[in-house]
Formats: sequence, C-alpha cells, structure tokens
Amino acid sequence: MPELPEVETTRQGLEPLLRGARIAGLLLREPRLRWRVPDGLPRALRGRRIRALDRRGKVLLLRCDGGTLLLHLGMSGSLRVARRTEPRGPHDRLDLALAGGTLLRLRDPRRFAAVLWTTRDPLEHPLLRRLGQEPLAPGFRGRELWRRARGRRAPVKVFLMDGRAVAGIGNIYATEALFRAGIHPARPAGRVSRARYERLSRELRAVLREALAAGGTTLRDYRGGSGAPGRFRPRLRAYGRQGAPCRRCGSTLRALRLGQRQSVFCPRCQR
DNA sequence: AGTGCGGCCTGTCCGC
DNA sequence: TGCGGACAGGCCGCAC
Repeated sequence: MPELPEVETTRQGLEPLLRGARIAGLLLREPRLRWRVPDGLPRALRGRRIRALDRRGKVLLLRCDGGTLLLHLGMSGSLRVARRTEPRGPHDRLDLALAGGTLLRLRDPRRFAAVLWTTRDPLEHPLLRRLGQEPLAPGFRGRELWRRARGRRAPVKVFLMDGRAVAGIGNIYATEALFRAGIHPARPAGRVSRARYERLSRELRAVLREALAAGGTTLRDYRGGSGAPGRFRPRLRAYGRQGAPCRRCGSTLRALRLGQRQSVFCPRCQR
C-alpha cells in the first residue's frame, strides 16, 4: 500500500509526538514480519531518546540516540499513535511504548512490513543504499531519470517503480504519473525522450504533492498517523479505473500486466 | 547487469 | 452457500 505520499503523511502526523520522546519499551506480539524482528530489539531500544522521524523513499527512519529504527510498511502496514488502554486488533503486530503512556502501534495484516535496527549510517543500509532521487526534493530532475534509463529495455512503468532512479513510487503513482504525462506504461524506458522524462518528472511531483495534501490514498488498510484514511482515491485518474472512460478523451481505459502488476492506461492519450 | 519470475503473507472478491 | 483461484499498496532472491 503505502507509497511515498502515505508514508510522508504518516511521518508528518507522528513526528511532533515522537520527537524528543523516550522509549519505554517495545512489545513484540508477532515478530514474524518480512524479516523476523530479533528478540533482542526491545532491550536495544529501551530508554533511548527519539531525535527525529525522517523518511527516505517508502522507509521511515526513527532516529534515536545511538541508532536508527527503520520501518517499512510493506503492502498493508500502517502506524498510529494509540493510548495504552486502546483495544488492539488482530493485526496489530507491535507496540513501541513511549514514556508517558503513549504507544506507536504497527498494524500489518499481511506481515510484509520490516522493522530493522541499525547503529550505522542508515542511508548505507541495504534497504536504502541504492535508492534514487527523492521526487519531492528540490533537486529532483527529469534529466537524471532520462540518464538512468539509457539502454534499459524494461517498461518505463517497471523502471519508475524499481526505486533506483526515483524513490518511493509504487503502482498507484507510477500509473497516475504516466497517465498525466501521456506516456504508455509498456514503452521501453530507454525509448522515452529526454523531454518526456522532464514532463514525467513534473507530473510525478504534481501527483505526489496533490496526494500528500489529501493525506494519501486509502484503498483498504492504510490509515494516517492519527487513524484517518487518505482522501486521494476519488481523484485517481487511471489507477483502478480499467473499463471506465478516460477523463481526458473519453476512450475506455485498458489494463495490462507489467512486472506482475496491473497497469491501467488510456490507449489514446498514452503513447 | 538487466530482466522476468516465484515467493512471502492474509484477506477479499469473483466465478462456478 | 461453499470452494478454489486470482488478486492486492512491496520487494527479495534466483535463474538466465
């Protein structure tokens, strides 16, 4: 689920509550996530002070003194603040308890989330090391997308979602950005012109900003840090709309499978 | 190296 | 109503 706008919404919602807080403990109800959460993690975290909550791509970085907890929400994960007394659901996998009785609760029905502790530079962690440009950062450039696409025969949509050229893009926003830019998702990445990558980078930034302003897209599980669903779904122009009319030209939107993922596009507007 | 695929999980939906 | 299969916001690991 959560792509960049959802993870950033979560970050923005949680950061004020976490910054400066002290970790009272970690309750691991279900350590079997994407990778098994080590039994020693609660002891490693207890008593540490949280400095900041940052984000790189789809990964949250809970920066503590002496180390960083990396949180990846996978397909179905969400994080929210809860009171200690709040009843928990069957998919609430762990609670990070803060001094004062507040909990940071990870809900993850499919157990694809990752919780990893590192005492080194987190940006050098294997999860983050190879990530490309941050699409909302001021330095984000279509030129760099174009450069990284040289010689690539994979579909441009697969290239966008791969993370090594641009970070944080998943199926929803790759679909939406390609629709807005008028680029066919199956076109080989290396056969998209530099000018069209510049257009694509602008559309990508625009759709991410709009989604972020709406608190992200909720399809099923996603909730922001305060528990509210995202409001961007009705504003999706292509994702999930196969068979419906294109909002620009009226043609029927079609779907194909690229890299095992559903890809919706307008056969007339996207070339 | 780049590419394509299976697999990891659980829940839901659809067709029979 | 019940059941099997496909599919879902992500990404790793493997074979070629």
